[in-house]
Amino acid sequence: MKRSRVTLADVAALARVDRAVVSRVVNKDATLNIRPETRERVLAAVEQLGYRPNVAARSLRTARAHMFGIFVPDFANPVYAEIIKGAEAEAAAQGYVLVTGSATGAGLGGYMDRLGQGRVDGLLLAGAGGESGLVEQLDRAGIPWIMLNHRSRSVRRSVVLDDERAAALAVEHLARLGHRRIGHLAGPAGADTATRRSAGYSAAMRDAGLPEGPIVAADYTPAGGAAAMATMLAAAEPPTAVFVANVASAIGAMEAVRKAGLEIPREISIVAVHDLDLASYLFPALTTVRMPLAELGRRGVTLLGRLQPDEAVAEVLDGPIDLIQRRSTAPPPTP
Amino acid sequence: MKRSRVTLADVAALARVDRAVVSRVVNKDATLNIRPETRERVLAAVEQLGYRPNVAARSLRTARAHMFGIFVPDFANPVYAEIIKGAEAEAAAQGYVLVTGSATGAGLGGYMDRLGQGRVDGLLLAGAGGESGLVEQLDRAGIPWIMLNHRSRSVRRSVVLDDERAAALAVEHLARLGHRRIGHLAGPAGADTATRRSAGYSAAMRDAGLPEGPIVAADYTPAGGAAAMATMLAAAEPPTAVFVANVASAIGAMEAVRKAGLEIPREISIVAVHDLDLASYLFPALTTVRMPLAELGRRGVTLLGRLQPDEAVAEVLDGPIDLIQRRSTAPPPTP
DNA sequence: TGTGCACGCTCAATCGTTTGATCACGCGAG
DNA sequence: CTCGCGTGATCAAACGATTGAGCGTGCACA
Repeated sequence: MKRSRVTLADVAALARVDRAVVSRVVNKDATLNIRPETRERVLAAVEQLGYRPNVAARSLRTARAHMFGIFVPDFANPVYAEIIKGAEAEAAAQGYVLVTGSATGAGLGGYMDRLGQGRVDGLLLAGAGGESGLVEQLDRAGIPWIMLNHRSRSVRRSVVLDDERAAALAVEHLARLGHRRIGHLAGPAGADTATRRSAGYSAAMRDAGLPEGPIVAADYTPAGGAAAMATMLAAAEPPTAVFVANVASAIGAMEAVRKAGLEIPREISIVAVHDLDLASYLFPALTTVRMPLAELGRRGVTLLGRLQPDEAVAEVLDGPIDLIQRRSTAPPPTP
Repeated sequence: MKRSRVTLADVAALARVDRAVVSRVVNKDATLNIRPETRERVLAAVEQLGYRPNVAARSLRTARAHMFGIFVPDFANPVYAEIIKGAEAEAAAQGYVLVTGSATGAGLGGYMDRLGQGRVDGLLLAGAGGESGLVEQLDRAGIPWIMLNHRSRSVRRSVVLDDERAAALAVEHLARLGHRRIGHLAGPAGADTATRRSAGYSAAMRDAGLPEGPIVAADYTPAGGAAAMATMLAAAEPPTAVFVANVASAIGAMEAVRKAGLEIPREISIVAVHDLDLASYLFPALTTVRMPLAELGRRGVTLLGRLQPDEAVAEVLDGPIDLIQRRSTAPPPTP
């Protein structure tokens, strides 16, 4: 219920020492030579007054905010929620706090404006599309930033998931079940993740000695997935299994399969990238590839804390990727 | 790629005015009398140097951080994601930025510690359970705070949704379909929302002239919902329709119904509170009551900005509540 | 020819911490 | 007896913006 704020000076007065001493005690300055009893007096005063350092004053002096920013397209997308969770955990471990912003708020531009100067020590961009001028805008702000799960020539710092391995896991699973006509519902043309998942699909098919099945591009949305799957099923010889680049597309794809009068997994198997809670609530429960999304957020924060001002990085995250088998995949129908 | 930071003094020097003028121009101080040409000079200098105010210095001087904190149990829960979206939109409109924290990070205690003093101008607590000592801890920090969707005698500031009306909408929908035995999968005993939804259920049943059906408490989780629904179905005369207090419980409840060999909605109807995207992906698509979650977040931020230091508030949000009819409700079976 | 006032600025104190420099004191060595 | 040094502190200058008070013009009015 303290209304009047307690400052270093108050503590110093009560402990009968200089503010400098209090500052060094509070910050556990190792170079400080102090008598144990004095330290005790200081700590007691801190305790008694309920002193909490003023972060604005500290930031002003040290030019560090002890905050990181993270910008996502949409909080309601569980993929980004996982990334944020990981980022928050690592930030907390470093004593940092997270300033979140989303495209549903006022966009990246508005977010950066409100951030002003010196508010955050670094910025994490998750799933930012290739907005033109974005890189310039970011660099002009003079804030170190890292892009998550997206890379391009203009992005000097990025961490991405191993989408190729994820795709391989999915394809291998289907091939092991006996499928030979394995289609691919790819992501949208512009998306970097889509490119990498498609590359992984192609490589895995080649490794399995299978001809690349039909490939149709789809938005990362249920509607996009439904349309693409309808197209795929209308072909002369539809696949017996489909690797879908994204779980959102897969939801729509399943709907399209149902509409076409086919049964999952008896007549067609489906496996998608990203294991979200909702995958297990779908009917039938969706087989997925689990990506280390939280780890991606964690790694981003770690790098933000570690990187030197002009150090570049392009990392493929070395985290666990697992196939989560549920009910949507099974051996192909025997003709 | 500006590395050296631009300060007010730099701008002032370039524009050949005092720092004070620059400050007042930048902040659009209405009391400032200035010649248009001088203002132009200042703005041009700001532009040319790419000046952005240092938020630490500003916060130190004004004792306002232009940040609000928001603490949620879990980012991955779409209910909180919606609340955050609303809060962010309103915060952005006020020129504020949001510092998020979750229980999955380092808990409320850790979050508050990292917040220090003066980092945020106010704190929004969403869905915080009744942790003992929490209110004292919050008050001791001297930060204005508002609890969302939960109230108790020790909480002086809260905004809650109109859960009673939501329950009434659901019950009326079922009654209008012809159901007479309408059960209730209530929330956990401790939860404030559960209490209010149950009260709404009872009132609506009374209004409809129906006897209160079986009531079973369930955690707000799929597992909790499944167990509770199993119990309910095992009774002598199971209901033909169930009002479930939470969409997560409903997911489990639907599973339990399937396991019991009953068909939704032909043999039993289900309606739940909270309309999330995933509700439409369930099988069958779940009829829900849509609550203005984003509006709740928005309102919280608005109040944080408006309330006087010792002003209390206990508000029931007056936002739109709608029944979203999908496939999980239908008239009762004709015996 | 003063007086008063509005205009268009400038001055300088202040916010609370951090941190390099400095200082008093006592003690051991020469 | 004095010099030097380690110990355990203190001093004071930043950090960058805000803001109430002050100040010099020039013009209007008496």
